[in-house]
Amino acid sequence: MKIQGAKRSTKDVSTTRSTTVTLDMVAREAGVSPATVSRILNGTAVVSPVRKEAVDAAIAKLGFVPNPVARGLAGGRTFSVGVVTQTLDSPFYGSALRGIEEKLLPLGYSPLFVSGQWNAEVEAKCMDVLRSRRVDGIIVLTGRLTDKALKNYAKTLPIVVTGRRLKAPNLAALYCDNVEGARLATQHLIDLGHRQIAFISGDAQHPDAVERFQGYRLALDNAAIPFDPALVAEGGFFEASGLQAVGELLASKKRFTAIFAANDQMAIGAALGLSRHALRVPEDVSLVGYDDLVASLYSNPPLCSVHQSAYELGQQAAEVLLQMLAGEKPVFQVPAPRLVLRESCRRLTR
Amino acid sequence: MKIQGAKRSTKDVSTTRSTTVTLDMVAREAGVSPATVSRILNGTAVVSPVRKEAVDAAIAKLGFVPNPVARGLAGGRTFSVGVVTQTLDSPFYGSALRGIEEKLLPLGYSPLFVSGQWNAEVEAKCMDVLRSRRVDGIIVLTGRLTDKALKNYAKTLPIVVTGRRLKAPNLAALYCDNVEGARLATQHLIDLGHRQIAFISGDAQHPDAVERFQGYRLALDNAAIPFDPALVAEGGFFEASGLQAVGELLASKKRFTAIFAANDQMAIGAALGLSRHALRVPEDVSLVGYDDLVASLYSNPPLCSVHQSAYELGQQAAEVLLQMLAGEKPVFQVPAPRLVLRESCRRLTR
DNA sequence: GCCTATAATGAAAGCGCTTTCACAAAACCC
DNA sequence: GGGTTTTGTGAAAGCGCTTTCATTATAGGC
Repeated sequence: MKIQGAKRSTKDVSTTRSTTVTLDMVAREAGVSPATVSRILNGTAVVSPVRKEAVDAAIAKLGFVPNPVARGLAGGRTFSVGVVTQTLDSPFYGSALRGIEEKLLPLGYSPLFVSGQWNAEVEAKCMDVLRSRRVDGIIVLTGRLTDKALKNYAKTLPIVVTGRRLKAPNLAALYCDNVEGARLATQHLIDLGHRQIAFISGDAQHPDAVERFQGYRLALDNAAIPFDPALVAEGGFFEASGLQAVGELLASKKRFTAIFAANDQMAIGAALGLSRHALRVPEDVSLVGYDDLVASLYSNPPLCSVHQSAYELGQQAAEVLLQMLAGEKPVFQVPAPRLVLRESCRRLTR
Repeated sequence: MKIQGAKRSTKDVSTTRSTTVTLDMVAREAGVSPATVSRILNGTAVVSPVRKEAVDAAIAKLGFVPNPVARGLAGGRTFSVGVVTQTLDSPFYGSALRGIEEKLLPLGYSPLFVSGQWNAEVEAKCMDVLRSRRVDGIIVLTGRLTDKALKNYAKTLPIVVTGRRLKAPNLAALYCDNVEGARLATQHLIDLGHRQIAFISGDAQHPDAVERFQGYRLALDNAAIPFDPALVAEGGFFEASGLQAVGELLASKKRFTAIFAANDQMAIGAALGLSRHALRVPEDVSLVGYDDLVASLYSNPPLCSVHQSAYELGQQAAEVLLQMLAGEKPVFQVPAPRLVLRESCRRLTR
């Protein structure tokens, strides 16, 4: 029932040849055993230069491309790695995916993306799909799984996880210092003379949200500014929640001169909310976000934000996993967050 | 060298059992031949209810999950479908990917995303990767490949392509009416009294860009407004190019009261450009975009745009492919574009 | 009731590759 | 120079599943 190698006649100049050429054919062409070809392909044993040359020639001549499916079945390695993200259209994680893909592809690995929908259960299902697909390793972008669950997965597969501080065999955690990033942002507002700084938090379930809140409080403490719970509005990491949070903040009649939002999406929603109330950024309210999305650079006014390159993080995660797959002990160093100054903040001159 | 079934002792309550249970084990447990189990799994033949029950019970008891890799090798079907996008972090295509994933997963299919980087050559390589991975079908999101190349691929694999008008065996094209969408947008501006309407085009290589330009001209023609090439600035579908285009437009000293940008990203860039020149939207210049991204809803002011749901498009593409894989003749109907009115346009009162 | 068509099942041969295992040839030792 | 390693190679057994093909049990025909 295969449709595979149909066309072959009329000089097939297209990018691909149609008759599937197998390793056996290469072996026959080169006058060696299939085992030898395999060994050359995988570099699993020393092969005499003579045969190696013959095989290489045969591969080139026949245009042989090893079948990853067969390799997967026979060798247990599928040359694919699973990537668990939250949703494919997240502006933040999207760049991470791009970074991952970019590092994986050149080495013959294919990423298999699945999204957990911000839901631990769905995420667990994702992990199962990935394992049933026999991926060689998994990259988890933060996620909602418990540390324990992750450690458990790491028993059977190398795992790289971002946004966590975690130590376990066969597992690498790329921790981003959210506390420090948030402290930086808040400190900046304080430096500009702000005292009443509102905070729009992220989903409290999310570790990032918790840490960014900590950073906010840390900066306040350092400056001996008393923490005021009335200045905190809970958001959910999306634009809509930023908009709503501003509404609540404003409704509370509590005065504030600046807002720090736990991510850019909420900051952008907040900006809209402010303008809906005829408040201008930064004249009336200064605004800082987190993540430094492309969109923030083009928001009106361009948004001041904590930069933390998802793209680079993705690249690094992929590289670390690759190292682990190669049996090396991974070495890595997540770049520290840094504040990007743009036009959404102003110095308070009383 | 497999690490597979390691842990098994200490009551493994985690989500997954570790010893790989195979079809053969199920067969033995149910007292039937592997062939029968396979037949039940695939519904490829009638099996007596007695045995079916026994097998189902065995599957449940053992928690058997078929190995897609083995199925791929033996049956030629991998239950995976390739998806060619341009970049994983595109706000527009991102939603399409989400739609695709959502439709595929419940049916046991896994999407394999690869990005063509707006480059025909890279895209061709993507197609090769997908074919070497033995995907069962491919969804191409517009892309840069020639129609001919696509038809050629369709000879060996079912293909669904979006954004094209194309007819070929084993290939379904989900055409979105860009001309009409662009006409709608331009017409709206005309209806509001605008005569000098600038156009920021997309990358001329991209069919969408060409068609949206056609729609712009069509609306002008219909209203008997002479087309003025000086009002057209070439962009590249990204924010930066919108910003730059506005700069050029303004530098040309040509008067205009409205801008229609061929996509939202450029419109957002344009908005920033306008504000840089102390021009307000919509008071000084009305602005319309295309795609209706989430970001547009939250831009300042919220952007008027042509809605064309990438998410639904993705869903539909996946469904069509699924139908094709099931051997059915796909029926589909791409929803027409429609204008979404927001706050970036104003009526011209002279 | 005997013979042929039909339905349900199992045995076994792969799918394209990897990987033991065994073996011959070349290298080393004292 | 006989014996022991080392090295390069091939034969063959799978990996976990699907799918002919042959086979047996069942229904249908007169």
